[in-house]
Amino acid sequence: MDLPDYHQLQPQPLFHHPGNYPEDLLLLEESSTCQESKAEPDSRAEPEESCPICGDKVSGYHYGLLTCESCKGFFKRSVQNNKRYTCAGQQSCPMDLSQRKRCPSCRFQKCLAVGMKREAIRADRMRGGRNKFGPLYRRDRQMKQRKSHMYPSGMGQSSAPMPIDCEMNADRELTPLSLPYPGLYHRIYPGYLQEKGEITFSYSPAPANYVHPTLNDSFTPISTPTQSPCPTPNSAIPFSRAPTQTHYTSGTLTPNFLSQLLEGEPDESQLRSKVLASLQREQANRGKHDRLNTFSIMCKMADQTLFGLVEWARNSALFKELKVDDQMVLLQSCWSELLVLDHLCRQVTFSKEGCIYLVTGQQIDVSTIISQAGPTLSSLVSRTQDLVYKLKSLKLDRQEFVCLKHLVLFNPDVKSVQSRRQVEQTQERVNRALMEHTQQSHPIHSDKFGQLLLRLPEVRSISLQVEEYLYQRHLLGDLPCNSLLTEMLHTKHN
DNA sequence: GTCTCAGGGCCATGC
DNA sequence: GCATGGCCCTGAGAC
Repeated sequence: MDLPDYHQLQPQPLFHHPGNYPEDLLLLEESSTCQESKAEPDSRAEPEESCPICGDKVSGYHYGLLTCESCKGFFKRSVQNNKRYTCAGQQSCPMDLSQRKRCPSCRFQKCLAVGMKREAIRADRMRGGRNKFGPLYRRDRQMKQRKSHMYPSGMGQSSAPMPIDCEMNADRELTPLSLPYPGLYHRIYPGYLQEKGEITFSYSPAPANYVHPTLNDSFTPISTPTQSPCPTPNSAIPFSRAPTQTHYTSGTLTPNFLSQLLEGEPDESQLRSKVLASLQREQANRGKHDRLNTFSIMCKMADQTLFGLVEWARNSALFKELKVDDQMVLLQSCWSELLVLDHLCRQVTFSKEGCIYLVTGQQIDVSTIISQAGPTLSSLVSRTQDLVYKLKSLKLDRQEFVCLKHLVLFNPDVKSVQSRRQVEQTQERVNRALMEHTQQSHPIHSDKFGQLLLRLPEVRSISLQVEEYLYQRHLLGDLPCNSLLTEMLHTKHN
């Protein structure tokens, strides 16, 4: 099914009814894996997996996910004995087979972060039987079987992926993996190659009327006006009616610092107009039988959003203090996390219950996507929606969101960062600002800071799954060529 | 009725 | 004395 004409991309809930759901997006994923059902692998033959907490060999599903016997026991003891651990370090201790015993605090936090469930520990200590996660385990197992079939001879997803179902896609032209891949430099950093390391960017301050969806004081979802199929974020949430209610103690610099961080936030309505205009141009330039399919349209949306995020980073006063080389490697490292965070923010701010809010202002029923999507997309949607739910319940505000974005951007652990200390200091500064802000603005919710940070590993994990999924689709020739998205994918995979 | 497999208990080991 | 982690037992649910 071809996607609707460009004029249908006007902000309106055209995907709201299951019958109008962009089927291409879902069917294409199924088509990519259609051969799997023809030759279902042995249901017991699971690839040897490593524990997501420490990397040891997994022994089965324990408390919600595949873990090793050791982490299973550790988690059980911790919950049953109501352990309270304290980290002697920065709450980011390395966790592997040899070091897992060193910091039980970080180990337990990682157990929770990767998805082990306290509620799976039986309060009555009754032995035997199955728990309520049975269906979840089955679905997860099915997904893993499909995955293992996609990556034969033990090839994990982190390895160079193989084009699946090559015969079916024999007529598709795969984009060559040429190296080097200079497009990014030209596109984002014009003149970079000529002035490598020497240039500084002119700062374009945000327009005075500039508003972002996150710039309402609280991320509590707004109610969509029923008379308008498309909520207009900016008009719905006037910036002026969002005074900060945070009362900071004297002496703290956090408010000024946070204001500085908020300065560069993009304008959602401008982004929406830009994306719609771009899609309309694209469709207008195509013939009647050459319209973009749904998946391509989604990619174009993501591509435009990514452009916006790169611009946002470049306009950040803190980011501009870094060398261009460092800016490049940081962006190349975290672009997908920024995309996921941006998506989450949009959902927390605008999405209706059970819907996904697109950058174009359209809404899609989550249940429709889940029911028709293949395993990967379905898993991605479920995980993201879980996170949206958690962030909504945490009542994330705009200051916290912008801090999370900066924490993701300023990652001192990225390889080949030259000014590591500078990146580290900025991250620490943002971290401190976030902690002070949550303590001051939500004194009752004393653990909000920790709860927010605990969401970041899941953001990271989802973003990696997104990258892997997109790369697979790219190898199949499904992604539009000449996009920033594909360039970023190439850069990372090379 | 049998099998599966995930949660709980036990205990040797190491610190 | 305590935490760890490997092994075994148990029993609800699947078949």
